[in-house]
Amino acid sequence: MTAPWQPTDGEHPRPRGVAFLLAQLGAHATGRFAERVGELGLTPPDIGLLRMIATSPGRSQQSLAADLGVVPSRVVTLIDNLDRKGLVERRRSPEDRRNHALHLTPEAERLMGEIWRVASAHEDDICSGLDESQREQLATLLGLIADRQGLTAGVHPGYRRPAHARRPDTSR
Amino acid sequence: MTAPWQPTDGEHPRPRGVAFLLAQLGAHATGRFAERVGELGLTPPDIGLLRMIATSPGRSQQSLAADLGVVPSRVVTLIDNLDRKGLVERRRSPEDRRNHALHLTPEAERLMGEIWRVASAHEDDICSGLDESQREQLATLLGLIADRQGLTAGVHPGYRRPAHARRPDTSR
DNA sequence: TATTGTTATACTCTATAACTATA
DNA sequence: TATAGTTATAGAGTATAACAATA
Repeated sequence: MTAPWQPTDGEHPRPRGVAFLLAQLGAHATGRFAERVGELGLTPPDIGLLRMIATSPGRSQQSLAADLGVVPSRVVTLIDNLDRKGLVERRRSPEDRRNHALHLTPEAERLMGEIWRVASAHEDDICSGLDESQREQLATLLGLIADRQGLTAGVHPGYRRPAHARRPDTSR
Repeated sequence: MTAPWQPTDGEHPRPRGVAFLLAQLGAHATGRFAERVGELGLTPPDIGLLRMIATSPGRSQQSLAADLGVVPSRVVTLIDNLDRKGLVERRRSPEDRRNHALHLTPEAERLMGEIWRVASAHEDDICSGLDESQREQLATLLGLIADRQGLTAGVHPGYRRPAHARRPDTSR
């Protein structure tokens, strides 16, 4: 009972192509990662922020917002969470007292080790069906696509407006 | 300035591994797809529902909810949208008048052709950096992971509770 | 009493806009 | 007047729970 628009469903037990598999696996990987870091009391966005601050301490919230492609007010919320948990400190910069220089607390520095362990376990879990050479092949192919699609290394588009946020025009 | 928890950032311009690339590309692919089908007045969830109904017409809302791993009340909303657009019909089943047998309207049948075209273009776009053999390789590798991770063919986990919906315990 | 679908409600995520302090 | 950050507010997406009709 193959509908005309369907690409010979019978021949392919898993009908959809690379794009669908990427979407499916991406959501799966994100969800599993969220579960794992959830045990540390963190969310995936938290991790990204911590990493960015660790990489260049003293950054302003505006600069984070710009790099992530989100609105500054969102960074306020995100940093508030980390601040409340005692993981990041907002230090008023003496030169320009308008902006907040962001720094990790000692506890956060310690946490980064945990996070790295969790991320490693996650990577191994996701790749568990593949041998070493397949793993490299895959990383290469994915890297090619990421470059071609113009994705910034290390910036998860999940920070930006999510997929179906914008309701399409209902007139059709 | 490589922090101790960082996997030699300098050596790898794109530091993260397969898991991160999957998450990143998955979100990207989903977003691009949403843009494309948005021009047809649809969202990615809509597409999935239409496909499931087209594949087995007469299904009940409960059965969809079960397959998608979502709560029945959500299917109500989703089907409401499609109903309002004149794409799906709820027919009271004569045997058990409690459930709604779902069917595509003729207009929806026609739309499926459009959708198929859009999905094809999307697939080509996502794979545009790869040659035919790389494309096959990639599909195979992704399929291996999907199987290993126990993902149901054709069911996007995005239907379920999204990544950071559940705020982790704030005590830590 | 159990099941299908629905409505009412609440919570989270996120953006927009108005506002404060500083420059 | 312009900029960094904040607060107030609103909208979309989704779950939970109470409810109606049917079995």
